[in-house]
Amino acid sequence: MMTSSTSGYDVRMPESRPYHHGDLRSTLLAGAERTLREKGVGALSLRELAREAGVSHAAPGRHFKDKQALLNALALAGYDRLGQALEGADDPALPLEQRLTGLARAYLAFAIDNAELLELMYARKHEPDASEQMAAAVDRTVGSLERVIADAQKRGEIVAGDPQHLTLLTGATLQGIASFAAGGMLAPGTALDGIDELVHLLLHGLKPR
Amino acid sequence: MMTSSTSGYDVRMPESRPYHHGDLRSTLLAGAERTLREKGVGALSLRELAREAGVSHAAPGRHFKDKQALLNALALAGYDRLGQALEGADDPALPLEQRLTGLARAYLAFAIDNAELLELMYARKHEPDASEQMAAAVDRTVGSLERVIADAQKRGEIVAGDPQHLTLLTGATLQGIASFAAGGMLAPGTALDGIDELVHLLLHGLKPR
DNA sequence: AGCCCGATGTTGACGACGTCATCATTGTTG
DNA sequence: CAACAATGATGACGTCGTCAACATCGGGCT
Repeated sequence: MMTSSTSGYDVRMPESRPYHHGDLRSTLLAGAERTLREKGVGALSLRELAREAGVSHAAPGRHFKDKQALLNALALAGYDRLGQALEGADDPALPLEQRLTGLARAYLAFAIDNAELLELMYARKHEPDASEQMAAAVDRTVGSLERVIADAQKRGEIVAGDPQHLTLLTGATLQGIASFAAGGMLAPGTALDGIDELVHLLLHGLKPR
Repeated sequence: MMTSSTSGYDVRMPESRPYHHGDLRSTLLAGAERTLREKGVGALSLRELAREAGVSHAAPGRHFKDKQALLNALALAGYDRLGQALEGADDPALPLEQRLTGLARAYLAFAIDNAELLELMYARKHEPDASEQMAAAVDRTVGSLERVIADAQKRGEIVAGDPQHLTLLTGATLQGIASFAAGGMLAPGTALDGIDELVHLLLHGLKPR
């Protein structure tokens, strides 16, 4: 461990680190996401994040007015990633059932390895300020599903009725499964394996035809 | 400090309250549930509960080794209440669709005015110790639903297949709707109003017959 | 250029919290 | 009645989020 500028043999001078971190905000978000995934939201501490980033305990306050503000930013980023995953998984060329299955699989996969993050996204904590962005993000996410439903309805592949109701039903089902899987009362593998059958049931109903 | 043993005329001595509270454990749980409902889980503090109960800040430690232990107890009590509500709402004499609707309505109602509590119940925090009781409670809860499904299947009113899969589907759907309603992205009234249609869709499927 | 200011980081403080060790007060049981 | 276990009280410790005051940077203005 060296010192100062070039080579330094002094043991205790950490790094002659520049006074300004350079990209603290992203570093904090990245660290937060790691901690979130590894130890859960309860173990998230601004001071600890600051430590990991090699910065003073109050520095995070420059980028996030609040702990909650950081959580909001985290959730927002989560929506972005989820949105990308969903859009990437949707192939409009496929027949309805396969299309839905693909979407479902993508959502479930995201939910399983971002369980804590997803919980944050759905937390009803967002004050009126951040709420707008959140609402927009949610809309964007739900949009993927709504598009599939609407398309199918136009082609007569799906029962008539308010498309929002139908979207709600399928969205809720997905969310429920994800919640179970994330909560551990359903093995992640099992959840993913059961997807095909689940979508099939959803489409054809529980009653025999 | 002084004040008397028996009557105490000193103005500032609150009450000469008995050294032992008498039923601190229940008092704490009750207070915790109130706080949970009114201000959310984040605002729950052992010290504050102790204050409300008129007891020293460390007294709760005698009844709950941990903050988590109190939360577990809270969740457990929640499962009891939910179980009662569900069993009370299930009328085996009704035809399938109505029976399911009744159950769904009861679950949704519980979820809506016990949103924070429900979140606690589903939290994946329960260490292996309390886990047993939790698992049992969950089983008891899911049981109500599973019974309906199994019954209907026996009568041929429902498609064949692993009853657990079917239970999972309907349970997940309910949980999803509840999650949406509790999260505020679905007006509580709307959620309850839409129940009938939702159950109908679930039974008959999204595809036209 | 040189100054100045806003953005960013540091330091120190404050109050609240959870938990623990130690001591005090009970009611109960042998 | 004496010892004991259960329950409460007190005080201490370390951690946390937040704030105010100060320090240091870089980029824009004249």
